[in-house]
Amino acid sequence: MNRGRRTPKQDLVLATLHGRTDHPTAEDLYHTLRAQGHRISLATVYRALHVLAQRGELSELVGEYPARFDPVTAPHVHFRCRSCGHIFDFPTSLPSSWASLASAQGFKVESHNLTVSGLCSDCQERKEVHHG
Amino acid sequence: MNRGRRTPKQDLVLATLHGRTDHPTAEDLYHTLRAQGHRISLATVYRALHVLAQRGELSELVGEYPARFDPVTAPHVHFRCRSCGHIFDFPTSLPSSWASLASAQGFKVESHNLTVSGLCSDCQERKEVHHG
DNA sequence: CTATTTGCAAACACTTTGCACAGCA
DNA sequence: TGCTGTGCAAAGTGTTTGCAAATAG
Repeated sequence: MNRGRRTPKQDLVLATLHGRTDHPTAEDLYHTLRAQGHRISLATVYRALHVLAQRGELSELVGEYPARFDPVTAPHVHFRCRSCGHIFDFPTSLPSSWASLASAQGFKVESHNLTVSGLCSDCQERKEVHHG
Repeated sequence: MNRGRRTPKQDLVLATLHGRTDHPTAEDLYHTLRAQGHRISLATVYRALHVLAQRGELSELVGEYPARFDPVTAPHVHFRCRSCGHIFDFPTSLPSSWASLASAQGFKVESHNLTVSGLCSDCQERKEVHHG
């Protein structure tokens, strides 16, 4: 699989993701790049995202469809607001009690994904207006 | 939306799911039903699953693609084995500390999804044979 | 009877892939 | 020059939908 070469398009995709906290989809990134005047195809964005994720230079939010991407590779928790749809980072880790609980039942824990959902503070104030 | 009528096909789908701990997909259930000689379409299985989930008579595992369904509606944690692909139930709930941590940051927590992954005990013994 | 559900096939959204060409070492 | 990356369009996967026929109350 493609692991060796660092290509200009991969750099472009990674640079576009960096600094974003909105967990964009492949299409979001594609539109951003096109809007900036870059000539790139959606397929290349997808391919770049996979290679970069495999190299650990970005992370893919598991369990999101469409897939969403995050420049933050350190494990953290996500909070999805059911009203506005935003996904917020939540800089905490899974309590170690989970790992020991799991191993007590014979499971070897390697990773975890925790997504909490509810209402973000803005939407609580807005009295749960639905997003379009 | 369809909420009122309890149809024979809905009963059939629900009955087929009950007692299963393997978190089947819509297609799994469809094949099971067809193998049992029932005349039902995949579309009807999907529609039944949605109606039943909405009524709280089953739960849909969030963040699984393809979607997986669970007769257990009480909140619990899932463990996905990366080797054999099985999803195990893990009868615990999220520590309440999460809820308070979230509210401290202005989030109102309504639900959560925690999927832990790694190796189940069988696959640890099998020295990580890959599944097909 | 009348509203609802069902099956079918087509549409759908997102993602991956085959292939010819372009581009980098 | 030789291999890899890229764009395009087509194929693929899982899910939803439009519509006519079947069925329940």
